Amino acid sequence: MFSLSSLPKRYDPLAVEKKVLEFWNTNQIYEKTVDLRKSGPAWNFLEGPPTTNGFMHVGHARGRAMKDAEIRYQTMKGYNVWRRGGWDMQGLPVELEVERKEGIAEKGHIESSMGMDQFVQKCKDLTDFYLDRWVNDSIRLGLWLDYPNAYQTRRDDYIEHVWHFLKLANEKGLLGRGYRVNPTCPRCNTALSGHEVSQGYKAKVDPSVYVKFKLQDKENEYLVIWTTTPFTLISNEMVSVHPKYRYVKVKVGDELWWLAEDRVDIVMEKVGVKDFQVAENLIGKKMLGWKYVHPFKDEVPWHQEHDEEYMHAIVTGKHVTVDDGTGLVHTAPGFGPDDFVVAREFGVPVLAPVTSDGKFTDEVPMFKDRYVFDTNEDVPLLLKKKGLLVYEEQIEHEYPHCWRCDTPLIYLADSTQWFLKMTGVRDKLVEQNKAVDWIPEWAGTGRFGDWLANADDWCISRSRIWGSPLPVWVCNDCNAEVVVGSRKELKDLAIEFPDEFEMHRPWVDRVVLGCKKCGGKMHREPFVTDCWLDSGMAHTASVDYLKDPRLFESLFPYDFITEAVDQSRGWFYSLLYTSVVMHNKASFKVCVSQEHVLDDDGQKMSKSKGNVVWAKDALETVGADPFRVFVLTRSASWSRMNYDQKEIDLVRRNLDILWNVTLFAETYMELDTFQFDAKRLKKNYKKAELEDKWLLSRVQSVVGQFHQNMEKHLWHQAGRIILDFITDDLSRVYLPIVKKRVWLDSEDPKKIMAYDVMYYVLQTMMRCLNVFTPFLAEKIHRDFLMRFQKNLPESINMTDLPEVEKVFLDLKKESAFDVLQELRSASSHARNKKGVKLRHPVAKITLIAASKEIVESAKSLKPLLLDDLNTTDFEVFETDVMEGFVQLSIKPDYKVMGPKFKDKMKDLVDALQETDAAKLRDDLGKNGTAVVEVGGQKLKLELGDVHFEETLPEHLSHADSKVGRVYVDITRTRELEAMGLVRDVTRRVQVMRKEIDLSVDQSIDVLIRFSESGSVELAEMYKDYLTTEIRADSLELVGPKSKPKWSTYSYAKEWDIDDLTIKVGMNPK
RNA sequence: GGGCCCGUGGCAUAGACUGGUUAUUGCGCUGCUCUGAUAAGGCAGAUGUCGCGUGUUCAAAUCACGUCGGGCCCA
Repeated sequence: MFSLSSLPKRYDPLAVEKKVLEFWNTNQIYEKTVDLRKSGPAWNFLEGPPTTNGFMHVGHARGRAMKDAEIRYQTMKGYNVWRRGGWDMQGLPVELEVERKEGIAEKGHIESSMGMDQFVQKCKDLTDFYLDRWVNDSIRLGLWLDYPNAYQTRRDDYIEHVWHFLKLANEKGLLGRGYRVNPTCPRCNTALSGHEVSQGYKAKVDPSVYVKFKLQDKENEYLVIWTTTPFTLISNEMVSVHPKYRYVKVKVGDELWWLAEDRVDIVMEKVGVKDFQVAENLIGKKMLGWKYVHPFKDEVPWHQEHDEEYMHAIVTGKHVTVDDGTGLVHTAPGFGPDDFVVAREFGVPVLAPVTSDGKFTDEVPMFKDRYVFDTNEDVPLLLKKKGLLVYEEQIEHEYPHCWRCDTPLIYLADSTQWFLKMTGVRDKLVEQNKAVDWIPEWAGTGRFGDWLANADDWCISRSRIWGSPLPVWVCNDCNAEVVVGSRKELKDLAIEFPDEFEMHRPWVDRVVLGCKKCGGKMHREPFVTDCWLDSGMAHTASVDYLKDPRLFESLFPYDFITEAVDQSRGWFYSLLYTSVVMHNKASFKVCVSQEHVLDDDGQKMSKSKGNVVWAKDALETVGADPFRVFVLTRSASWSRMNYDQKEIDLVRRNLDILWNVTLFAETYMELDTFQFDAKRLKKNYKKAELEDKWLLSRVQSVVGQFHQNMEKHLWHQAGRIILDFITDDLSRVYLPIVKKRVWLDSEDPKKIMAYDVMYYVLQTMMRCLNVFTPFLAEKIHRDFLMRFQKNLPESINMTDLPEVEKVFLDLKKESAFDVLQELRSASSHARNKKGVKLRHPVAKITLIAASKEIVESAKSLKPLLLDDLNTTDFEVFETDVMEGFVQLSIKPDYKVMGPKFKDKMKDLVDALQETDAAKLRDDLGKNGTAVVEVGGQKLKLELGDVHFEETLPEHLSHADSKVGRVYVDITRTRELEAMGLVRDVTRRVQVMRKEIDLSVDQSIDVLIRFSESGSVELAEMYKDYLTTEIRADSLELVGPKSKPKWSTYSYAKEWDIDDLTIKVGMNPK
């Protein structure tokens, strides 16, 4: 435990965080906060389980910072927050990494090289390794989840819920076999996932063939199609055209050929036909249903056996392009995903006469057992014999290859896959999705909702090893199927059960069931399930529903989830599907969608580019708090963000300012052994200074806005509001004003009030800020807040979030201070123009206010203004008071005039430039209207159509502001000169005090020699002031002739003040 | 190929749903200035065809359509 001590001079996030982590750990602070809120109302978070392969990168960390912000917020609002962690531990990426590490080149080799049980053990070891890192990084980030009880999708208890669900889905008729076209490696004999395919694109030389299909019932009329995989022509079933493109019939010799209008010239040139005429031209959709004769009808019995409406016919599809080929697309549903979709749409059965090792089956007698790519040469030859080959060439193109063994892939329909169907649940999914509060709204209604309404059946089977086993057993004899819903059920049905058992391959494969129908033996379908199904069951499986549903019932549906956009089709969908099927309800009430974190260049982070920033590195470089503030406030959760450390350094400055503000307060509170007293603050509120009341009110407004934004999960807004308040209102406005008050005598109520206000404000802000910077907040709670107030809880996380205290609200004062800000800027500007330093007082500042309210505000600020603007007098006037000696100019109000004058505006504005402004204002003032002539036309202006601006004589310096025009009277008097000089001198002495590291209340003896004797006289005028300001016990001011013994001073230094030179000597007492 | 999001000075951003006077803020640059919390702050100046094009309108960063570029998801 770190002790109550004063803060270091510099904010060092890494040091602070290390200490705070230690403190949390040794004092079990997390556990205490959970205990503290046990009796509070429930608020339930469902953790989307990170995949435990690979390390956490800054994108993950951003999402996790969001989770923590939300959870901390709800906790400090008094909710009993459910926040069990979770890990998604199965799936292909884990297998792939193990294969890589173990040097397994083909999936088929897993068995032979180490055995499946060894392989599974390696998968477990690998996920254990990553899980450890993820937990460490999460803790380092400050994410307070329940890690010891985190759910793991690989555990038998968890997998059992997946089985339970699949059995239920089967009973509802939602589980079934179906087709799926997979990219398949014939050598590895396995289907590949999309991201495996994308790793293996490379150049391949293939035949490029143009083939004619004879139209049925027409003489010499043909469709011309193109393909680079001739072997798939055997399995051709349809020809696709684009419904909206135009197609033409061209006469070539005696024949009529159909192809896309846009491709005619290119194809004809290639084929070498110079002489052709266009005989007909029509739009694609008109060709729908035209029948043709399959080129291999005689050789393939299947083509003789089928004649469905769209079999061997033209169909329409939007996947058709005219970028290459003929615009008529050869469609073989067994060999292409698009083709497959078209087949389903038009009700055409699928012919897939190729085995997963790439050989033709006996459905194609002429090629039986031949490797498909080997027939690529035979097919064109056969076509040539039939007179159907139009043209053949070789081309090189990008073609997917197996990333493991380099074999070209085949897209292959596989009829053995298992699906969860959409039929019958789609409407319910759409309806339940509408009940979810999506942030931003369009993420749920647009992106997700549209997709949901059109989603295909969900293929859940994977030909892999490390996953939840598909709980389907099939009878060897009668093909009866049984879907097993639990381990107990499995044991009851088993006739062979291994001694060693877990719900993973290979153990589960060894279970043999007895067939109830025929008494035969049943073996398991060798699939595992899609790991999205695992994580999708989290709503139920994470709380072990099957063992005891009570906990589940108290949590469901969960209040809140948040993940990145790519989870729309992943986790968001699988959560929704499984919970609607199982519980008739969406499992989450609120879903915040996050965008991704890109690199500093706006490029996607990827291992291959080497631009990934790992969370661990980021946290150890910049610190968790600056990191969190950056990722939480930089952009809205749904906006993508570039990760740039330079930008984090900028955000971090805000935290430096907060640290310095606290340091300031600490310095003086400590000197005066201050103790905060909330009752005293309230009691003395009425007597408080303007700036106190203003700041106290600002705090209320800020707290109000903070809550409003947090309730809407707009963390970026909430965070910016707090930080802006700290840097702008507290540090830049309030602190400079109260600085003088901290120098007052120790018991002065004005000083006590300033302390009470500062303490109150810091305490309030730190509690809000804890959501974003839990380490810094804890540090300041313990090392500052706890020192100046007794009986605080040991952790800021055990305090409640502040609510708006209406007694302190004073909106009038808040808007009055906006005027102060404007006056500061404008008078600085006006001074700057004439080169008058801020340190030098001016005779008078005048505001010509833009409105009555501003006059009121400015007047109410007057006690503050003289000091703040460093002026001896301040006046405020309303516009019309200055009438006699102003120059007027006319400013049209476009917003008001635009709708009235419309297209005459331009001329009217021009005309107004020429108009006598004073007269116009008089007219408007008297009659409420005035007439302006524009191009011979008389236009009627009304009061409010135009505004007037005024200028004062040049001897004053002026500047414009939002509240009106500000004039600074820069007339120099002897008094003003003197004061200016003394302040210049004060400033130098203060710098010297600091240079020799004197404590603020250390007294000194001082001698100052001026290079001008006149300056001595001036300085004498304010000697008392100077003495107090520099904490001098004795002060001697001497002229140029004096020759002090500088060696008797412990510190002496010469300064230039414009043309004057002074030398200061000082001795600490 | 389809869907969704984004494009604003050298860099990073606000504003867009609800059109309106001089487009916000930060970094960086230049000059001035302030400071016994501050490695911070203030004032001013230079830097912009608000990706491009067309349309709607008296008026477009904002609305519509198209297009180019980036990102994500799906095929």
